[in-house]
Amino acid sequence: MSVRVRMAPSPTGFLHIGGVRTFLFNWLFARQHGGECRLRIENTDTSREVVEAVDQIQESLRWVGIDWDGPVTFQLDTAERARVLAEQLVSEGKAYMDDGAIRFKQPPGSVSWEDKVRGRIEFQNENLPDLVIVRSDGRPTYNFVSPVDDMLDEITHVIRAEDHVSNTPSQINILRALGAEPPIYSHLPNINGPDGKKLSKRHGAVSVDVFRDDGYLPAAMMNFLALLGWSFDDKTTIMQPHELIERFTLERVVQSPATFDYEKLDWMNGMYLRELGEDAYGDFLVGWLHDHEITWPEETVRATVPLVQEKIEKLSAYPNFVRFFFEDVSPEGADPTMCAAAVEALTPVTPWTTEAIEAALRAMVEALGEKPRTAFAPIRLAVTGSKISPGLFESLELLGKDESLARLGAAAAIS
RNA sequence: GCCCCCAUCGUCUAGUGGCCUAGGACACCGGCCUUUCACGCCGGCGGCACGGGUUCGAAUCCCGUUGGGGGUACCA
Repeated sequence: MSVRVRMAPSPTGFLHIGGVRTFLFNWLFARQHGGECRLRIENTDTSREVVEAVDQIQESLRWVGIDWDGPVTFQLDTAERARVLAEQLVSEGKAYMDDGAIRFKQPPGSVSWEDKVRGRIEFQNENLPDLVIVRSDGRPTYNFVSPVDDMLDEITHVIRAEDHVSNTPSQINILRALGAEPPIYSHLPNINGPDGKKLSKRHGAVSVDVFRDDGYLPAAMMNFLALLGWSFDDKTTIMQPHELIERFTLERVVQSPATFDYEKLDWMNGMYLRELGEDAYGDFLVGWLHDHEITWPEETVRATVPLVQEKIEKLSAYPNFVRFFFEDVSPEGADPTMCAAAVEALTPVTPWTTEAIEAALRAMVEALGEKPRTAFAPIRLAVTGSKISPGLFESLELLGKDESLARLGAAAAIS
């Protein structure tokens, strides 16, 4: 029997980063086994549905690089079928009416299953409530439709988050009552925020879209998420999507919860950003700027790539880092004497290349008996408006001779 | 309260009875490189929650304690 898994988000809001991790593990597992990965929207509770969420979820998944097989299905579409099955259970004495609702009657004894990540888990049925499987208004509930869908869709492996552990015994009992064989279950550890508490809105970035907005690369995102609760060995950290697919196993998923480490994500994104080719980096950058409605000329933007690629960890740092190429700066605070000397040293430079600029400036420093560090600081400040910038000589070249001399001249004029 | 799960450096993790004086990565600290920042390189700090067992031998197995998490809805 080939593998078939499902990603089952509820459309109550934007896709949560923890949810993506869960779906990623489903996807990696399916892709590795050459199986199917379905996308099923669990919208049984219509009252909580957010209309845009369905599109948003798909877009977020696609952005990270997770795809699915077949059409997107909706749990609600199986509602009628589920209701009929519930009535069947009533007629068989396996469920009963209660205040207009249908409750599942838990069988005697105990239930257990061999969880692929947590080992054997057992529940005493007497501790399980007779849960409502069809509401008094006729709508079946999640805990009924979900296993029914798994049965109808012939799902072989259910890979979901830890908070479903307590639903599993009931779902197994329901499946058995229906005469179906339960799938193989795997319960993934939860992801916590930096404070050790469950990841939530107040931790800032929890929606996939926020990371996209901040300028993270999908591959970096996927790599980072894969390492939250799973590892390949004791050394490997950076893994491209195809490597993750090759290497992923449920057996190597850990059982303890993980804390989302934003700093490590930043580091990893920097790694991926630096490995990009110049054109690819430019494409990514141009797209990101477009999404953020920053209309700087593309040619110049692409020309800045070699100057910034080693410097920033995520694209959201880009605008402020290179703003001086596109907008005027204030010459405040730059030592006028040094700027005047720079004007003098740079005026005869032809052609205006990084190498020639560096040579002229270094000769100036030597003639002045200054240290490069102290001499270049005011020049950098005058030209870029900041103490921190891309390489000075490259920046001067890109800025152009006229503009560079104008800025240095303006700084020199302040006394 | 009851049910279930979890417990290795600050964080992500390796470790499945001897290979562990517990390895790697992020962060942090120090140094090198250096025009700032960053990258890179070198070095350092830092952990098996606690208590009992089992065993010749325990981070690894068992029990208890403590701590954390999840569930306990006519939510998903």
